[in-house]
Amino acid sequence: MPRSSNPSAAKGGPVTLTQVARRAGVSAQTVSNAINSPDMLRPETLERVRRAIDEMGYRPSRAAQTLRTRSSRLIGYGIQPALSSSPVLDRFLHALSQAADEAGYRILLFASPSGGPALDGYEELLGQHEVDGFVLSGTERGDPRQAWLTRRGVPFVGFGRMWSGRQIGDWVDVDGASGTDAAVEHLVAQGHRKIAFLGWERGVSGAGDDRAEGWQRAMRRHGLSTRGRRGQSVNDTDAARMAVKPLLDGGATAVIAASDMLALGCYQMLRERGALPGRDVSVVGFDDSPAAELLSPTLTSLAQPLEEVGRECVRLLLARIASPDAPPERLLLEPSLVVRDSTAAAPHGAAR
Amino acid sequence: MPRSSNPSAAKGGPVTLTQVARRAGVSAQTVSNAINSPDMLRPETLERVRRAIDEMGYRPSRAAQTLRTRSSRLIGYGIQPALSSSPVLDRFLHALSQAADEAGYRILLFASPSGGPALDGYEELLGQHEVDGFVLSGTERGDPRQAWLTRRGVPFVGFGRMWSGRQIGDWVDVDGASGTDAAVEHLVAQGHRKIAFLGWERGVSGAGDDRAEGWQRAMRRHGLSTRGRRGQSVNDTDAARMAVKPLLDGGATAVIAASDMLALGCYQMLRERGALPGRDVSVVGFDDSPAAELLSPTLTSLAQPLEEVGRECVRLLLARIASPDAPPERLLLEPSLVVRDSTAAAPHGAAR
DNA sequence: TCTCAGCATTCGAACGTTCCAAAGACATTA
DNA sequence: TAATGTCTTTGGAACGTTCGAATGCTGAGA
Repeated sequence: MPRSSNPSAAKGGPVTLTQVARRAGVSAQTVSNAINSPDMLRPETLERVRRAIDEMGYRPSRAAQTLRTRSSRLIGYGIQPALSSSPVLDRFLHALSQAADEAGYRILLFASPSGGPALDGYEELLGQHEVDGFVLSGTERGDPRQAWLTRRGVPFVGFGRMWSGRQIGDWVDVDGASGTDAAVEHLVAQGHRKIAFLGWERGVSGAGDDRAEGWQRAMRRHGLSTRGRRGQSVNDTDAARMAVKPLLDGGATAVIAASDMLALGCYQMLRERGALPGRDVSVVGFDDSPAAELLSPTLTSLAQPLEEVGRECVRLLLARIASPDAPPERLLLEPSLVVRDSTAAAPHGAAR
Repeated sequence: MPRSSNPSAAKGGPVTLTQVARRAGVSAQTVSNAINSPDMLRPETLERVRRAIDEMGYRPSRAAQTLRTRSSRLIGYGIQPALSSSPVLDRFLHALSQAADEAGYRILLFASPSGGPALDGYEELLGQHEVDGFVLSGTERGDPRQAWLTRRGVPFVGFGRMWSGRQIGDWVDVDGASGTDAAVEHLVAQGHRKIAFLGWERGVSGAGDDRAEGWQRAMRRHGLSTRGRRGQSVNDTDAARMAVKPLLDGGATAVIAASDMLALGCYQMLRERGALPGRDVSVVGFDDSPAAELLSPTLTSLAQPLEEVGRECVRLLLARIASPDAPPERLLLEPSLVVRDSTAAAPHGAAR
């Protein structure tokens, strides 16, 4: 298959280092230096070279740079099959991309074929130092990718700690427990005492257990009972609707949900009973998905600091690339409580 | 900054073509041919080379290939600031990535800095044939990127037609009108006649007007009046709630919404009136977002064929790269109606 | 026997950059 | 004057691949 024609500015193909050098009356190496270590040049020469670069619209060829330096300045990101499709992922991806950009790196997508991450693909992707490192997300349980990357000596950073087994490598994660803890604080300050938690089934999701844990410890700290106040459901509004019923029957005046989706189920059950979120029962979600702001009443939710996560992932990865043998670094970032209309003072009679 | 150490299999750096050649007892060129045009080799030689490749775990260096062939086999994708954050985007991205993968291409993310797409970035990105082409999405109104790419002779394909001005370049889009038309057909078949449409304000979104248009033409075809049956709202459940009120007051037995978010607003208003979606009033959404399946009752919605869109984007782009001067190709794909519990036969008294 | 064609393979160069070692310019010192 | 050192610039090679042309080999036709 014939492939040609890559007009860059006008004609004759892309401008090269050598052409710029000729124009500026210096050697190619000097032009290279002008770009990579400007203080090596005499100011006068530097100026001349810079002008030539501008005039000719020169941009270095990434391919040649990669070939020579053995660094592609590319970061691989294993995009998941849209199964979990949390509203979090695309915001994270944007943040990640932006952070990488600022460091002069780019994100190379890598779709694991649906049906679990197949390693053959990674094999191929990394075949010949195509990316400098990897960002993994959604590394819930004994992810084979981590071990594989470690074995190959490929730098990587995970978004999400591993919940079981030995921790390997660097990661950045959001402290879910701290988030639900803060939610309890917020509710207690408004006079709530019977605060329920609506989460996923125990042991299914590390992040889910973590969020439950924060609620529990905060309740204990305030001397509040958690007995009969923990509901379990799959991530489905309908299941959540049913799961929240006994909690309300038990007199809960506030519900902290492990996701906005669960909170939505909670809304539905409240509506059915003619109760209004916020006024009658306070509700807190998790993730601050776009829907949170659009529901009525608007939903108080815990926002993950995705921009920061993205930035830190890039920072840790670059640090790892720079010094492969440094001790692993792990970061736990705080979610922030975005207070909206679904939380308010406890109804008067209920405080006790 | 010193950068080194890229252990591939074991030690001594990546395996090269030349090393494989030595092992197989042939020239480097022959190994290259074994990979790129196998039928040029004598079967016996081919076998020998292949074995050597496998044994040594050889993978060609993309950088060197790119440098030599002037093709990076990379496709740029301009990821949007998470403003609109339609639930569609990350599914599309996954489909796109997968389709590219199958064609031996990869997706390179490019985050436009928040606050509109800045072209300087593209300038830099394309600086030296870093990507072979571009996929643009969300090209609503006179997007400067299109003109820019055209001027530079960079192949690109849009996901989404341009709604105003002259059409340029290739694009793939989903036929929203056809979708809402099909929704009307579905509802009419179930005995509905007073079918309302809940959309965005006129002229704000091309896609929105398109969806309204399909409803209108199908209604006309069936001799049904659209007068007073069109509601307008911003994309917010609360606004949608209010906008759907007059439609229901007008006796509508079914509502087609321009997005699942609007449909959700519709659900809320129905609940407030003690009506049940599906049983009392049928509701159809658009986008088949994850939430559609999780609502209760589950929401009938129009699913965009994102996998197909992704595949076609890649196909069109590769065709454009292969022959830059071929006439532009444009594709309109049909959304499919996913029927769930929110649509059912019209209540008895209401028909007519 | 020689030529010619067809096939399989090889040789040398090139893609555009950066690394390394060395050379040139100039001032300082002995 | 020559030796020394510092600062700036240069030449040659190399990164790993593919292109284009050339080579050697085989058998058919004259």
